[in-house]
Amino acid sequence: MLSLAEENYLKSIYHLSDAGEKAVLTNELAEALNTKAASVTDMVKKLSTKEFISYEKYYGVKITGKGKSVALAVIRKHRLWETFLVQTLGFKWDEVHEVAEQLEHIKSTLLIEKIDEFLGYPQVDPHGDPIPNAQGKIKKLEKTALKNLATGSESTIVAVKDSDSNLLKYLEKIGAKPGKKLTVISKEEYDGSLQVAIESQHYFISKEVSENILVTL
Amino acid sequence: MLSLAEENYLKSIYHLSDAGEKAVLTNELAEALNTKAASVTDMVKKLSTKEFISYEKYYGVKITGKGKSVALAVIRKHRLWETFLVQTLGFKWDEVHEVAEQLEHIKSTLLIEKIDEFLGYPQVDPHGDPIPNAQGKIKKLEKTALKNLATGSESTIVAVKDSDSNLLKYLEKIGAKPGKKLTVISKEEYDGSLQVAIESQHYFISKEVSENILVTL
DNA sequence: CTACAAATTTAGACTCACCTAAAAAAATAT
DNA sequence: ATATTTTTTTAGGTGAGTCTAAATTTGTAG
Repeated sequence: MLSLAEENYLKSIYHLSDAGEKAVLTNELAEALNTKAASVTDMVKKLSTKEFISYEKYYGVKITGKGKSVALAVIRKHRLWETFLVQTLGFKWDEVHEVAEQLEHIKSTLLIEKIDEFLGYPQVDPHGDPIPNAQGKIKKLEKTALKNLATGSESTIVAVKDSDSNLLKYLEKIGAKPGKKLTVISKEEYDGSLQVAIESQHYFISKEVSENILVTL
Repeated sequence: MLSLAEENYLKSIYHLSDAGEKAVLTNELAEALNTKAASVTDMVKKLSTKEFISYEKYYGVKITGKGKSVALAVIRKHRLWETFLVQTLGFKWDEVHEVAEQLEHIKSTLLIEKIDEFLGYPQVDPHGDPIPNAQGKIKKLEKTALKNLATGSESTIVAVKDSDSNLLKYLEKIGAKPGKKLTVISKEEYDGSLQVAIESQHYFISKEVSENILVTL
C-alpha cells in the first residue's frame, strides 16, 4: 500500500513529465511538491527500488508503466471528486482543489466507482480535464478557447477557465454549461467579439469571455 | 492542526469515556487503537500538554472541553459520511465503516457543511447514532427495539441492527426505512410477533425482525 | 580548457508515531 | 502484610519523510 507522500510524488512526476513523455528533474519536483531537493532525492530512490520510476543520478526520473497506473488512479479520483464537489455540492471550481487533494487519497475502489456511477460517468472534470477510466485510459480531447473557432463551427463546451463570479453568473444565464452544444454564428474582426447559438438561442460573446470558454470539436 | 493519530486518540477517548463521563485506562486505549500501552503513554502525554486531555500517571486520562469539541467534530464527520455513503451512494451499512474512518479526517468545514445540507440535515446516521451539529451538540434520543413497544404506541424508525440482505429487502418492501413513522397495532404474547402500521398500511412483524428494528418515541 | 555557477547528491540530524524490554507502581491473593 | 500478578511507565530504538550543510557532479562562460 502506497503512502500519501508516494502517491503525491507519482502524481507530480506524471504531470511534470507530460504523461511520461520526458524525464523530470529533481528541482522541478522539489518545487512542485513544496519540498527540498535533498528530500526528493531520497524519495526518488525509494520509488525507484519499488519500480514505480526509473532513476538515474544527476539525470532525473522517468515514470514506469507501474508508476503511471498509480498516478492515473490518483488523478482519476482527484477529477471525479472535483466533479462531485462542483456538480453535486455546488462548490465553485476554484474552491475544490485543496479538498480534492485530500479526497484523492481515500482508499476504496468501491467508493470511487460509486461516485463515478452517481455522477453518470463524466468524461471531463469541471476544469475540462479528462477523467481516466477505471483502467487508467484517458480519452484525450482537443480543447481550444472559443475565440479560436471559425465561423460556422459546432463544438461542445468543456470548461470555463476563469472563475470570476460575474462571469459565472453570466454564463449561467445564457446556459453556457459544460456539455452544452454551441455554434459560432459570426465573428467581428475589429473587436474579436462573436455571436453564438446555444440551444437555438443567439448570444453575443465578448472577446474576453470567448477566451475563457474552452470547447472541443 | 491535529494529526490523524491525534484525532483518532481523541475520538477513542471520547467514546471509551462515555462522552467524557469517566476516566480511560491506558490498556483500554491501546486495545481500541490497536497499539501498545507504551505508545499510548507517549501520545497521552502529548495530548495532555496540548490540553486536549488531562492525564494522571497510573490513573488514566480524562478528556477536556477542548478535546471533546475535537472528538465531536470528528464523530460528526464520520456519521455524516456514513449517512452519505448509505443514502446517496447505496452502500450497505456494514460496508461503510472503514471508508468513513478515512473520510472523517478530511479537513474542510465547507465540505462537511455542504454534505450536511445535501443530506437534508439528518439527525441520525444509518446505525441510528445521533449526528452532532456543527457546534458539537448531540441530540440524544432514546433508542429501543421495536419489540419493547407497548400496543398503541407511536414511534419513528431510527435504524436496523442486522444487515442481513433478506431482512433489508423485506424492510424495503414494507417501507420500513429510518425516518418513517410506525404504530404498534397489536402484539401476540405467545410468539412475540406484532402488527404495525407504516403510512396507514398494516404489516405483520415477527419477533426476530422486531428485535432488529430500532425506534425512538 | 579552465574556472565559476548551478544542480544534485550525500551525510547527519530532526519529528512523529510506533515498537520491545526492563523497571516501577498498583492491584490482588494468600 | 507480604508476595505475586497485572498494569503502566521509562528507556532506548526504528522507519518514514523531512531538513540543513557540505560535497560532488554537471553545465556554462570566458
